[in-house]
Amino acid sequence: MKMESVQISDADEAAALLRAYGITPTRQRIAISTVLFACRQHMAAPELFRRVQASDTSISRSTVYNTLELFVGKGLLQELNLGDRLRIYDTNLAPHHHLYHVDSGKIEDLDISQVEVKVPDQVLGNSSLVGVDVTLRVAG
Amino acid sequence: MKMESVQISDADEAAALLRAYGITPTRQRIAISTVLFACRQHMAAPELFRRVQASDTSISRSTVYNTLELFVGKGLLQELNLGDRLRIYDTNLAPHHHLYHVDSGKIEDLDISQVEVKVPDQVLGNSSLVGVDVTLRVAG
DNA sequence: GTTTATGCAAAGCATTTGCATAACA
DNA sequence: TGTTATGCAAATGCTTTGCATAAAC
Repeated sequence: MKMESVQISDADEAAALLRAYGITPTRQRIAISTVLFACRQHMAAPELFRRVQASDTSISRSTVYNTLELFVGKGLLQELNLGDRLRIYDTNLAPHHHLYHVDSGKIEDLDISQVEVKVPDQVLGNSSLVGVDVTLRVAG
Repeated sequence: MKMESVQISDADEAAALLRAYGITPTRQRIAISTVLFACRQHMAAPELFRRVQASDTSISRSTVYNTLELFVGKGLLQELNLGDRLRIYDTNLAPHHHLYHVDSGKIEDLDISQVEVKVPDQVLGNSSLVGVDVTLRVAG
């Protein structure tokens, strides 16, 4: 399955999404994926924890971290390491790059077509390329 | 001043390097820059703290963090955010990219000539490009 | 009924802070 | 002497861990 622009609006859709990725839907996982995929923005664990709590679902920190790790493993989220020391999770499953506003900390997605990257094979040696992360740091 | 491949071997050279970057040389700063520029590798604050202690210089955590921030501000170090939750400091002052071995956590530098990146102006909008970070994640 | 997920509270670790002392110019 | 750097210890904040309870199949 490949869904590059997932957007969900209710629990049933969330459950279907989870099942599609081989994830057992539980109340907490549904709440987490609803928060993440409803507003479709970049989020770190602590804020996600707060938002899920703010919705009516009781949840613990451990569950948030467990679930994020699970989702990344199943390919439902991408993990980002930008100028922050927080790990940011991205619901945009399409390959893409990032525009990082150094002043505000805001992150924008860039379609891969917007940045051209060429990596000669010899650079990789015997290793195989898992991914290419491009972050454009911009000011103003 | 522009030194893209700095390597120092004694305290006098370290002091000269610091002065060249407008940094008052103190015993701790000399020790820190010696560790960093002698082995020329990517290092995070906790390891740097241990290594400076292992050399004969008494030092505190705060000084390590203060100094790293100072060095980055003066352009003597680059700060990296890779797959880790640690901030990594890089003595390679030349513009360059990174090869990140996801299995081992090892980081290799890539000369910018080894990766071709094209960013159309319209992507940036009104913002000005501060930097382009490319990380090739490789396995095996 | 067994497996799997969740919750809780505490621990771990990197980083920051405030303030007192020490080094420097 | 006045400024700047350092050290210490505690606090902060994110993340992890261990284990008991609860939910899912």
